[in-house]
Amino acid sequence: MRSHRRRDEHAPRAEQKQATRQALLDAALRLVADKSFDSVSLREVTREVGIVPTAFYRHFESMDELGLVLVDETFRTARRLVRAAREGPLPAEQRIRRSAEALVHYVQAHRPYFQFLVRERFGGVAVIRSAIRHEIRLFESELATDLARAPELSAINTADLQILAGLLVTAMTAITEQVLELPPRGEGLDDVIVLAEKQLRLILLGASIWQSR
Amino acid sequence: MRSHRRRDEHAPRAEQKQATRQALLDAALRLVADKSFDSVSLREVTREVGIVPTAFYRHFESMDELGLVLVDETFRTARRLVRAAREGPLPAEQRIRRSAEALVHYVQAHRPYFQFLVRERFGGVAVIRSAIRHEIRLFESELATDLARAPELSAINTADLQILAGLLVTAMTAITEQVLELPPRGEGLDDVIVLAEKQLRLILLGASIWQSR
DNA sequence: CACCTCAGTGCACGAGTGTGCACCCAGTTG
DNA sequence: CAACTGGGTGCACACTCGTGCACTGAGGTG
Repeated sequence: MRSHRRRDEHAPRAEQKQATRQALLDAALRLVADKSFDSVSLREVTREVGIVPTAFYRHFESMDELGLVLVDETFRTARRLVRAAREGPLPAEQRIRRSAEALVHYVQAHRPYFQFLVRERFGGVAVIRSAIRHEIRLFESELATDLARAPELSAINTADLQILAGLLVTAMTAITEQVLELPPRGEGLDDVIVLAEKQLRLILLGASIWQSR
Repeated sequence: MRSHRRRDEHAPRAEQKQATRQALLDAALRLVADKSFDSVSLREVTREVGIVPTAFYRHFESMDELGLVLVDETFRTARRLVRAAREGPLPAEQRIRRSAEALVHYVQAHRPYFQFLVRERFGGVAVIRSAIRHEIRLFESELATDLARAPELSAINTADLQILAGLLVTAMTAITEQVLELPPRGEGLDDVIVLAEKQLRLILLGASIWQSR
């Protein structure tokens, strides 16, 4: 029974602390794969990492705080997807297809994060719920200003663009949920992509002939 | 400290049992209002009802079983809404508006049930999740066959109708979630109705000019 | 009226929980 | 090299939890 067990002996102190902290976050993410966050105990998390329960407090004040950091990490991850999608050139016709593909593959590649997001979005911990809601609202607004630049949508006023953005995000969320329902090594991925493309196309088709007021 | 305490003394036995059973369901529904189902304990539920923990087993084999009954009750409730919406005459133009109103008001009037549904749809208990998923899929199919009867949508093949139904249900779910985000005595209800109407209208607008294949 | 049924009781158990406290010792710092 | 810092330890506490068991007493039944 050694004390001060660590993954990497002889590592600088700050670095080692960061490693343990990240290990706690990873462990929590792993545990919420098959139960909800508020039924994961502090002790479970530390057990998974291999440290004693009280050592948890050297890194987080409570499980809630850890949860909020998890939300943050998740959206940092998600933002990378969006930025990539935004920067790509816009061949108009191919664009919807590419977006659907990107979304589905990205979610599949980062399952645990999106799993957490989808589950805790309406989960039992209020602070986490509202943190996620806030980030999603932010995302919708960004999308709305993006859409404002599209000439095909010039007949839509700002308020309606916000609604359109909301609907698109809703659809993307639903697609995300469908990816997560697939078995982890997903064969049905291509079907979901086709479905995603059609849903997005349908919405944008409606938007293209929508007249505000 | 009396034993055999009961809400209604001198009641027929079977009736009394049913009352306790319902009280357990109601208590559970009340408790999931601010935590997730799998972190509600059997003891909490019985404490809320005012019976001893072990008496729980006279009514349900486990919390999971109670959860499944709750899913059932919830969808029995939801089905009443759908049936009402379906039976109403179809003045085409007013129809979307009326549906949006009906949905929003109905959700508001049965908050606890829909709260439970939304939260546990992706919650930590697998059997409940899949029970809910199953019911929703059923609902989508019913909606799809309904849509098949609409002349405006005759250019859409069966597979695409299923997708359209899925998208509509997704939108309705999102609207449900928004109603639940409102304060219980909701003032913002009317705004959500307007939003719901626009979203549904947008989708159906796209559908009306969609050409399968 | 005697007997049976069974919803609800009361107790006890082992297991799991969050957190306070004193301690230890490797890594850093003057 | 001596002193300090702070991540991790080990123990202890007071809970809560699910469930097994023997029980009680009111409601139903022959």
